[in-house]
Amino acid sequence: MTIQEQILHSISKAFADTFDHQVSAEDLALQPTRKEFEGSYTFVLFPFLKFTRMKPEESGEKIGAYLLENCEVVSAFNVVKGFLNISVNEQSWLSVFEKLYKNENIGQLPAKGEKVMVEFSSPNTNKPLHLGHLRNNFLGFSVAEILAANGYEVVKANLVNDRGIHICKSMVAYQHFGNGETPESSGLKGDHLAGKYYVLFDQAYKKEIAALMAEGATEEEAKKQAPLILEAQEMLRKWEAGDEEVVSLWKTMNSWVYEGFDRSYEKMGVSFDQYYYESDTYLLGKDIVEEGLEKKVFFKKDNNSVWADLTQEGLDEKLVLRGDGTSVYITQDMGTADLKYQDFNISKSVYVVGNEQDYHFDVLFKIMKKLDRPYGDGLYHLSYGMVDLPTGKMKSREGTVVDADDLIQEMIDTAASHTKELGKIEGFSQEQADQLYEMLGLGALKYFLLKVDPKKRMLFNPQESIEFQGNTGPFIQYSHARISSILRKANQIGVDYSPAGFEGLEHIETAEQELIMALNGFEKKISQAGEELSPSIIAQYLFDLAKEYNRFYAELPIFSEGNEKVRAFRVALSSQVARTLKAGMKLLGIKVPEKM
RNA sequence: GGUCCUGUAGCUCAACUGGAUAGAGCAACUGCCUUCUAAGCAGUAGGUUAAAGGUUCGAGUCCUUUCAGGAUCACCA
Repeated sequence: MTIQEQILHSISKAFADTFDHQVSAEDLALQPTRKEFEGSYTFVLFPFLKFTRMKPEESGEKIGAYLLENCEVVSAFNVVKGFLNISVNEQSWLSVFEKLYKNENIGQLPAKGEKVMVEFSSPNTNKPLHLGHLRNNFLGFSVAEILAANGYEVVKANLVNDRGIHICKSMVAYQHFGNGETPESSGLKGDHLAGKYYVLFDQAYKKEIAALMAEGATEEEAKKQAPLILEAQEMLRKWEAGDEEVVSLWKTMNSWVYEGFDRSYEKMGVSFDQYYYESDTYLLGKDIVEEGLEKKVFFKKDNNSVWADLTQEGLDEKLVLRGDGTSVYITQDMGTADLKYQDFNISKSVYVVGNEQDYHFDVLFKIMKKLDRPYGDGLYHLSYGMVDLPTGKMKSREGTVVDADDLIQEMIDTAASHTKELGKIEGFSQEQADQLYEMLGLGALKYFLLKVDPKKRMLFNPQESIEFQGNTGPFIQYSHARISSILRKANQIGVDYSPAGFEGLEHIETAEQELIMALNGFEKKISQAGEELSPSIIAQYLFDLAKEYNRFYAELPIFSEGNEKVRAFRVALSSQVARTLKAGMKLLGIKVPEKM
């Protein structure tokens, strides 16, 4: 039983014994005592006054006295208004620490025996990744790590949008303007090469529109009649018909793009267990339309188009198959949902997709539930807000995007110059230094994007946004490096900081007790982050822990401490903080250095 | 217009899911390196939680309305 559970059980008994009121410990809750008051945990009395039939102060005194008498972990209490503040004795904190310290699998909750899929990244193959994709990728990767820590077996999936009109646009432009250019001949990364032609297409297309409008066409007409768009549409038809020349170009250009993506993913530190390609899945789902018709979940209109009626669920009617029998986006998504289930027998499925598709997923999930899919209740759209620039929204076609590769390199460069400025790389080989810069630059970037609640949109100012001080990745990395340095010294001078080294310790300081409390909260934060699919909970926790540690570090001596047990304990405490920081940062996909 | 999301210090974000005097970081100002890494620590200042009502012992949190920003509502993907 944890300390909190012990206290709650005693409170439950106190209600029964002194007030003749039955309330189970599970229905009671403690909160951490605010800093300005004495105590570790606080019990709020207000909700129970109707049972105690006493003033809050008196009720608190009664319960407090009972705890002092009957609960061995409680050492003192005080009552302020309706709040019962409870102090826990030092030995109990020490045993909490020892238990944490002996746990080899820090931050790993017991296996749940369930599989969950996290789909993220899901890029289009007509252009390189940008800042928005970074938020998506970091979120998805982190959520997968968090779910794994919660005991799920996790499958990370990438559903690549490798077909469609947008890819044809890049291909058409390449045919016109490419002159046989390749990544090798141009020195461009494959995805950037494809993106170049996507932009070229848009520019040429716009010229055609302008020309047609000068001849008297309306904008709408011009957009439909421009030769380039007709060409792209024709190419899409040929692709679907399996035209050899088109398919060959498509394969070539996509292979360039994949090569480019692989390099980006590697740099970003993300990876996948399963790739799905829309060119394989875009025809799926038609059988589900049939099934839905039979089950009367869908209905047919006069022109043969098939619809889902979701008006009962507060949504509209939604088209699931065109009158000519061809698919729409959601047809394919229904099919893919089944495919994922067949492939992995997953009980949960998380889609990391931007909030512009909230409605789409609302509809999709409601349909799958109406179709009685066994995984229906486990479908979850992890919707995240867009990343805006000071200049407004990013638009790939117009080239007003922050490119992912560029941004990462910029971060690493900034980390390098900052580190050199601080003169912190004495004794580093060039390779070690480069590794450190990468760790810090990526750490800063990932932390910046993950510390915010996913559903909030965020502003990214390239000049100002990423800091290395305060609530940042490097601050936490720094805290870890600091502790590593202490551990190196402890090992060097032979401090025994195993549990035996501080056995029988009699007293701990407030700063130490608070650190133990913070360490003790890690698992709860992991399960909370898992339930809410929110890495920001972990980020916030790590910052608080690092901050708490740095306070301890400044206040209390370690190696100049005369008492051997106290010294061993402080090293052990430091070591446990380092392990926790490292494990927590791993959940964010961020590495921590031994030195910086 | 319908639906959904967001609104907290100058800026970026918290607030343990309804609890105490709303907390951190950045920016500003003051201190602290001869001692374990100053990418740190301590402190000062900064607030009508967009606005107004309501619910109750108690509201940033729940309800209603209004305002502001964003997204979405195609036989597009």
